Amino acid sequence: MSRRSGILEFAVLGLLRESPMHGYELRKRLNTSLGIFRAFSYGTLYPCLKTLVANGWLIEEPGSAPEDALAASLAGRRAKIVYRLTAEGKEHFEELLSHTGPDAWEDEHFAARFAFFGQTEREVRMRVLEGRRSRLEERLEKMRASLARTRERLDDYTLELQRHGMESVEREVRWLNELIESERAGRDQRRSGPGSPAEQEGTSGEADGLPRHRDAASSGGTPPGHPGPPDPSADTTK
Amino acid sequence: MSRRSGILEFAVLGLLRESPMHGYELRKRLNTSLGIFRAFSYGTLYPCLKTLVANGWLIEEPGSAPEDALAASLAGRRAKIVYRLTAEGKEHFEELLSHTGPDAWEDEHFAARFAFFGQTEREVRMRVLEGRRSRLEERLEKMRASLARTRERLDDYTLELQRHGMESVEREVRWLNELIESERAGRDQRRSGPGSPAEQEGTSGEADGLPRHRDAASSGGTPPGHPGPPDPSADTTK
DNA sequence: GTTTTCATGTAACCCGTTACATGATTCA
DNA sequence: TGAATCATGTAACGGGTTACATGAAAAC
Repeated sequence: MSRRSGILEFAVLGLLRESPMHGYELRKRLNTSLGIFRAFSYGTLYPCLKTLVANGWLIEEPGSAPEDALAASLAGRRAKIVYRLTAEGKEHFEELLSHTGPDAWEDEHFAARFAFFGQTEREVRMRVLEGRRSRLEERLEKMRASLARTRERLDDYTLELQRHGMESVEREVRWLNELIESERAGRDQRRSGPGSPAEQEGTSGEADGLPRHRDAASSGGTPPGHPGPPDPSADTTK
Repeated sequence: MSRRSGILEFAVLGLLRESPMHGYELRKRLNTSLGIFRAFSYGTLYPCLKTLVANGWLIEEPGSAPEDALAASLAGRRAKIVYRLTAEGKEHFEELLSHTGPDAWEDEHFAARFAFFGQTEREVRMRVLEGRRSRLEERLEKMRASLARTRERLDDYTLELQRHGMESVEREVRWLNELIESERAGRDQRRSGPGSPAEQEGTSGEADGLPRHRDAASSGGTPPGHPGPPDPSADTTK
């Protein structure tokens, strides 16, 4: 349950909502723009697209055959297939966007949800952020308890590992706190009455109330060469 | 490749090196002491134990039948099975401990390796830490590049997600730096000549040179109740 | 005395990757 | 013209979880 493939469907719909694309590019975007998800393989992506089409959420369109559009229409030429979101697809995606069930704040789900916050209503954003936070606090509580129980029996390295793990979670909680605060501030600023219209900011919209951080590309370039051994396993695609 | 189950085998051998245990307890330790790995199910653990036995690395011993040891020996009574590391098993584990191949610094592998640093030679520890660090720096480089390429096209939330992701990695790099520094300092302190004997500190040993952090259980107890919705999916076991 | 927790196991299933097959387009 | 990249697909395989079956010990 809580199928990982659900995340894929969601992300695909979300990306296609912005603009039609073919599978190959879709996959790239899945890794870069939404850098979070570790790459899905084509063996997963294409079948997924198929089912989305079968559900009527996407339609396949003949891709731009840039060189000779004529030849393309002749023999069973395999051309680019561009996927476009249908009206039902859009509707479905919007529904997914509004869900706030418990899985919305599981690690990978959460990242996917967050990536599309720009198209999510503020109220939903709040619920997801708060859900995630309480999920993490729960986890922290467990870690603390378990640590308290076993502390003396653990050697220094295990302890250090534990410590670092907890600190990571604490850090994410603080991050969420900032985000939640900003969301709240954003709402307060606008004094939105009960009937205020849902936001309508396109892709380029200024999502309100994000905490202003020092520039996204923080610390400077790589300080040249640690002696660390090179890692040949760089390429994901090949 | 880089099978996740390899991690299991490694961790099992490592835990059993400290003391014999039965499967059930083993699994608990896998989640708590080495809190890192997300739980393996019994469906994975028991078969794994079987193969380890088949390899001659473990032997099954009749568990302590505390109440009536007599009855146990009678009818095919299914008793606790305690697994104990054999000499070959120990040897094998020690060999695994000394490996420093590229997979030693993949996320989950690394955590497992680190968890047993107390039994790892300092030189190997260094190589693993440095390998991990360069792996992460590589990753950072990619993230920076991809971010630079797509920056303007991304909305604020996606950007924020990216930023937070990068910061997490940067944070781990800093952590590794501290650890490496400590390891180095530890070695320097001891002025170990070329022929210095391998360390021989038991489970309780003071692993040298860990950076001293404010107490492991950082920040205070849970500030009572955020309004966040409760999450019924707490229990892993059931 | 019945519910929980401890304890061991297996088989079916789900899901994603790997590896392969195929072909178009671009670049050297 | 041949290599690299773009592009779409599928079948087999691997590996881990879920769900189930079974039963002892402890707690209530």
